[in-house]
Order: sequence, then structure tokens, then C-alpha cells
Amino acid sequence: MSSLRLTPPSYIVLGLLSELGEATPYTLKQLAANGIGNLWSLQHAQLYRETERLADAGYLTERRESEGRRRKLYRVTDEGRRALAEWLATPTAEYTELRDLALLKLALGTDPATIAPVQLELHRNKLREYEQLRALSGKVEDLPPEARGAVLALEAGIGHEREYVRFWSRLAKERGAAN
Amino acid sequence: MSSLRLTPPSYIVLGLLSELGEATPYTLKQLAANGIGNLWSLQHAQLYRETERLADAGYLTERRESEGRRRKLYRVTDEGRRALAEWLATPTAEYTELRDLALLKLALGTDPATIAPVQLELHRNKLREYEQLRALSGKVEDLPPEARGAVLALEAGIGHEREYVRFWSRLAKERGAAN
DNA sequence: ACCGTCATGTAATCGGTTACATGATTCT
DNA sequence: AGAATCATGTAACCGATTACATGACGGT
Repeated sequence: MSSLRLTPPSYIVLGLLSELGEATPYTLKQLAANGIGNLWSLQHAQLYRETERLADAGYLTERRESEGRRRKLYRVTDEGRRALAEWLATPTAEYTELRDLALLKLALGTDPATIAPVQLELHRNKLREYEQLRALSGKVEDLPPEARGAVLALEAGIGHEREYVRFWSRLAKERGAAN
Repeated sequence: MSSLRLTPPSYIVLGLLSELGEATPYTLKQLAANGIGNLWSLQHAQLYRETERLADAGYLTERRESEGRRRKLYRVTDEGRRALAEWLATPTAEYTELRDLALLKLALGTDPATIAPVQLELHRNKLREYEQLRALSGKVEDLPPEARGAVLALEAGIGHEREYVRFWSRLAKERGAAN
């Protein structure tokens, strides 16, 4: 019941759970690994802690199976739904840093030639993966409203991966030519 | 002397300090706020902790002013320099998630119309800021080698900001037209 | 029956953020 | 001299990752 701060992981849990209805932390983990995990991934341990935290605060209800594995099943309360909706309705004006390790190394003086090829391949693979994922959904307008956001976020990811590929292939080429 | 794990902030400290020679945590903070802070920012408190940690582990030496403010001045040791060089020479194959709050909201079902305008302005401003910064340095080839990495990282940032601007202006337009 | 993997959870550790506190300078 | 801001540092809290531990299930 205490007023705890809701963090991005909290909203991920609330968001996923309100679509699923009822689920165990482990189910959430599996679900998160696919879609939203590309944007913001979570360890399974964190999901156990987070669901517990949210349940303590009244945003989720906890139910324990009486037989078998006696797993814990969570469900979003009205309060949780309200908190999520409120957060979703508020625009963020916060700037998110890239915090990319390779760029950090670059900024601190690495020779681009040593990291560019690896990064290039990494982002090419990621781009391909995203594009394949994207191809599975059709046009955004044809999707049910609840599913649109995820696809849009995926499209953002594709754009950034393309940018990464452009960037690192430029560096790979320049150095390749210079040497 | 203990073997502690070196984190990205550790390398930022090592990197900045090895360029500066000797500095106080506060000086590092100021320096970091400008250049590298756009990529990976640090609180001042963290810099105090981190310098202390690194000094304990033997990567920095600590010297205290005898008069005046009795500030702590740090300097990179050979071991520190070695650790930094080793890290810089190792390519990373790790994928960095975007972890952008606005994209997260989008993925969880926000109406794009409510966040797109704010994000658009945010990223337009950031882009302008980066481009002005970029204009201060000339061509990359004319720079001293130590300074090139920072400019390249900045160029990466510009690319991503352009991508953000493209993305959010698309959403802003679509919705604007639909309504 | 046994082995490996998937599933489920807890505990300990640790980095990072927030909050607090105070000492110097500078400006009016 | 007093106010405001810059500079310097410490302490407490908290979220997140790592490590540990065990139970169920599927295949051979």
C-alpha cells in the first residue's frame, strides 16, 4: 500500500499484464523477451521482484495455485490500470542518452578500425531480425489499435539500426581504404 | 588493490583523467557534462565514488591539497592506463537497447498524438545543439587523433537525432492529418 | 530411473541516485 | 556584510544484476 516510485520496469509489467489478464512472472519474461525486450529488456529475477513490489503497493493482486507448482499468478487492479493509463497519457520531455558501449569506446579514443567491423555485423544482424519481425505484421492501419504501438516502436528500432549500419559501415570503409 | 569490476563510468573516469593529467572529481563532472555527457552522463556524486573506488583498486593515485580547500586530486596510474587501453582495444559485440521512455510508452499503447509533438521538439532541439557543436570542429582528418573519436561519436549522435526527428514528425503528421 | 532443460523462486551484492551538509567565491 | 551560487564531499537508500537453489517435466 505504500507509495512506491513506479519505474519503467513497473510500467512494462503493468502494460504486459493488463493485456494478458493473469500471468506468472515467468510468462511475462517470455513475452517481454520477444517484443518489448528489444527496447527494454528485463531479467527474470527482476520480474519476480517487481511483481511482488507492485502487489505490495496494491497495483496487482497475487494468487497462488493450490496444487502442482503452486505458482504465483498476478493480475492488474483498477489502481494499477489507472496508474498505467496516467503514465501513458503524460508526454515525456526527457532526453535519453544512447549509452552505447561501442560509441563510448570511440569517444574515448579507440581506433575505429578495431571495432567497426564487429559493430557493423552486429547491427546488420539486428536490422535483419527487426525487418523480419516487421514483415510479420501488415500495414499499421490494418492492425487492432492495441497492437499498433508495438509495431511503431519496432519501426523506430529499424530506423536506428539503419543509422547504425550507415555509421559503422562508413567507419569500416574509411579505415579499410586508409590501410 | 582488490579486483573490482570496471564499469562504463570507470572507463569514462579513466579516459577523461588520462587526458587531463590531474583533476578533481568536480572538474571531471564539468568536462563530462559537455562532451561525453550526451552519450553517457554521470552525477557528480558518482564521480566522487568512482574516483575513490578506482583509487582503492590502484588505478588512480589520490593527492590531497595541503592548503585551502584541501581538495582531492586524482591521477591515472600505469595500471589504470593499461586497463583503459585494454578495454579500448577490445571490440564489443553487445547490443545496446534504446531504452527510450517515449518509445516505451508508444509500445505500451499510448496515443502517438499525445507524445509526438513533445518528442519532436525535444529531438529537434537536440539535433540543432549537436549540429552547432559539430560545426565548431572542422573536418575529422584535420583534428589531432585524440580528438577524432569524440567528433565521430557526436556524428553518430547527430544521425540518431535525425532519425528521431524523422520518426516523430511522421507520427505527428499522420495524427495531425487524421484528426 | 535418470538426465537435462525449463520453470520458479530467494538472497546477497553492488552500482547509482537522491538527499543531506558544508565550505568557498562572487556579486550587490 | 549578506545573499546567492559554485564547489566539494558523505551517507542512505533503492533498484538491478548475479548467484544460488530447487522443483517439474520431457525424453531416452
